[in-house]
Amino acid sequence: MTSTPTRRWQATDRRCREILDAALACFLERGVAETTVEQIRDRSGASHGSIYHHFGSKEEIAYTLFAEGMQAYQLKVLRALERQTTARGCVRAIIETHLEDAVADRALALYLMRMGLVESGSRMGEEYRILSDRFSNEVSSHLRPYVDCGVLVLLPAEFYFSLIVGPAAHLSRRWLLGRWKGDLLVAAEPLIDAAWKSLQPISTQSCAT
Amino acid sequence: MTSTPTRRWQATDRRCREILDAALACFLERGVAETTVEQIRDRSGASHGSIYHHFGSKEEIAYTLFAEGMQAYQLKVLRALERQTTARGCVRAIIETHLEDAVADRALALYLMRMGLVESGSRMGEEYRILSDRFSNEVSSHLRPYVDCGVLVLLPAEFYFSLIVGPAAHLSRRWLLGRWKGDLLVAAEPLIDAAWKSLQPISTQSCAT
Amino acid sequence: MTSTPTRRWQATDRRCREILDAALACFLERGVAETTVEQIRDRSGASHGSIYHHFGSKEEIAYTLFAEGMQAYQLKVLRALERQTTARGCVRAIIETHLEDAVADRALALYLMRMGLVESGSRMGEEYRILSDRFSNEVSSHLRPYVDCGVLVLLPAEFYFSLIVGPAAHLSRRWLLGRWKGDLLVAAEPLIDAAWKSLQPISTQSCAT
Amino acid sequence: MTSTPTRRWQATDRRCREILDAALACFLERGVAETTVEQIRDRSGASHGSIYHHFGSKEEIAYTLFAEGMQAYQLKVLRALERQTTARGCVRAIIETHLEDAVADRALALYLMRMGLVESGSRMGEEYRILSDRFSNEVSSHLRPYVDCGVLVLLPAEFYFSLIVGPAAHLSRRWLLGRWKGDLLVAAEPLIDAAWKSLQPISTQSCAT
DNA sequence: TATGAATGAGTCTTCATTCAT
DNA sequence: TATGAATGAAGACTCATTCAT
Repeated sequence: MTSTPTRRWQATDRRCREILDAALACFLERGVAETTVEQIRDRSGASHGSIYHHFGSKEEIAYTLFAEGMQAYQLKVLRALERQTTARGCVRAIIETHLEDAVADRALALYLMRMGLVESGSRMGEEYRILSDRFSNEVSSHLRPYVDCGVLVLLPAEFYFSLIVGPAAHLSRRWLLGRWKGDLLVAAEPLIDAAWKSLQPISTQSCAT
Repeated sequence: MTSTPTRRWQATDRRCREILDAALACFLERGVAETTVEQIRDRSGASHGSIYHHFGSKEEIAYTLFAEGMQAYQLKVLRALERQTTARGCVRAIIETHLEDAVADRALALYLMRMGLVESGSRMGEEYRILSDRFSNEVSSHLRPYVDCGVLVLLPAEFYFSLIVGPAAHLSRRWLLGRWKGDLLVAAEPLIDAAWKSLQPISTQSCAT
Repeated sequence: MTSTPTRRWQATDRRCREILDAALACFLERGVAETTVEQIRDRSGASHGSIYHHFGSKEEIAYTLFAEGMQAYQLKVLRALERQTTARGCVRAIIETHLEDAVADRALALYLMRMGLVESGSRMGEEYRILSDRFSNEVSSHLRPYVDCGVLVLLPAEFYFSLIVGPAAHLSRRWLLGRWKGDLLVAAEPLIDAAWKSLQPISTQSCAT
Repeated sequence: MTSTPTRRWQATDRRCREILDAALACFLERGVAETTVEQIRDRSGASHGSIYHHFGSKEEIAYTLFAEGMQAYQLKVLRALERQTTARGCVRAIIETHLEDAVADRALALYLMRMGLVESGSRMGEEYRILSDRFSNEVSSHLRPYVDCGVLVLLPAEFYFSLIVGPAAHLSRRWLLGRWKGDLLVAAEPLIDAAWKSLQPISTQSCAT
């Protein structure tokens, strides 16, 4: 879809996959900067030089992992959105996909969550900005029809995604960090319900402030 | 309130403040691990040895910055909550404080947001867990009366904070990263309104899924 | 003539030549130690393994290049000397050949000049010592008759070559390094003339020191 | 006189000198590229980090050694030339200084000889070009009066230095490399005599070629 | 012969930390 | 308290060389 650093390694496959998996595990345990290439080597079984043969640097591994994962996540959300025909279906698609994604590959989800906050000056930050902007636009275009016909409240475009995914992201963040031990998939319904209510055009505000 | 690493430096004041400020700026530009003590030295004007006199290590600086900032944030939220007498007032207090805090010290808010995701095994992660758990409980206890009397929807306790602060956190996160250029304080009203609606006990669900 | 590392590669020809040429270019740009086999590979088009098939190591390439070039140079000088029947002819032969050699293959001449200074402990240094000693002797034996009959000044044997080729070598060294932009072949006459004068038996010294 | 990288280390003195001396010894034994910082460390007694505290890199050490030595050499030649009042005195000054310099610090002379041939693209090559050009001009200006009044043969300016120092350089190069075991200082007289003869305006050419 | 993925020893360099002044 | 030279452990990365295909 874009520059897709993905392609580079899919050719030599096996080894690259082993290195990426080992790296992900290390990165989560210690953080990228604190992880040494030697640790990745020990965990992956690949030799020192082999790692550098496939990826030019530790940063490249971190970057590949991020770009690959982020693209997969966004693709899942967009695919799910495409199958929807109602506003509530869209809300459900976004929230469910977000939660399912966290549960399906907790390690990767945790990694993506952390890397999404890196310095915007870095290569990863830059890549994220690009992916993120395009993603936002595509999500917006799925919701706009419902706003136009009055089914959803009218707000600045940037608010929709925050309102829908914000609570789910907050909860899954606590889950990923091990601070909430509940069942994320069970949480889907109340989160969908809440998000849906928050998007209603008729203010239900019943007491002034 | 707790172990308060705060006290250590407030005595020698000036120098410590300069070091902390310089460190914060460096940490945001490059990340903690990528920041060298020399960079903090250059930026703060303090000598190499002086830094080690006040803080035993680079990690200690990072930790002090985090604990100090996180405590201040939570204190602000709790103080604001204490002044409230209505459910909506509580929702407003949480959201407004969150947004105001980001705007008031963008650098610190960015730093806290990032450090809130560090490995739970680290000292900072552990401290955060403790602060976080206590904070959650205190916030919950402020909202419980309104749930009990039916003003707010009944949900598992952990959901309330995610529902209220989730969208605001998501939007301010985009703002802090420079990905959304709008006015965060102006965003307060729609966010409060949406959060309030999402907490209504009567389901406004109007179309099935 | 001696161990002649030359023969090894002249069999497989083409590929070897490409590798040697590419290596020479790299060595001149960066120096032998700073040149990587990969750079030679890229430049020659040969594969990594192919290079090691033909030459056992990077050093072997450097050595082959040196021995091959040095032998060719000395052979040219000796052949030219053999054709001479006068003292001045010998002087001319040595100087002209030296200059022509530099002009004919500037890259190789530059390489030989540099490698002629390597540590005497190295293989190349040792090879050079052997080639050099034999060469000196052969040159001396060509000039001795003219010294014996009084046409040339009587000096310790080692001085003749330095007196004849020294100025030409100094000038061509500057030319090879790009520090003198003149025409090296045009410089032959004044250099021959000067060398010839310096070898005259009757001191032309006209003022005391 | 120029940028003089010299000044940097003369402050901290002792340690720097030890490092430079150790490095010079290593560089001569193995070459700059083949010398490891660890070898310099072992030989100098300085710690690994201390070396990098004073010189930012191995290259910087090599460069400092070169610039310092080359400037000292040129200064000696120019000082000697300034004391001369005759053409032959100038010839003697150049040759004697050259030979004395080699004998006085054989290691440094060997190093300068080698480094004078490095790639012109390198920092050292560039520095050498600058030093060298200025030196050539100053030497030329000392000789010009004697050419103008007919005491010395008229030649393109670039030739004088090559004619005078060429033979001495060639012989001292053989001596430095251990290929000639004679006494370099004793060789001064015949070399001066020969150079002087080669510069005579009246051609002593007695037989055609 | 040719290829290029894999190897792993070896290097430069960085940087947190110490300590004498 | 302040300073900054010195330390040395540790890490990223390179690269000559090998070897299965």
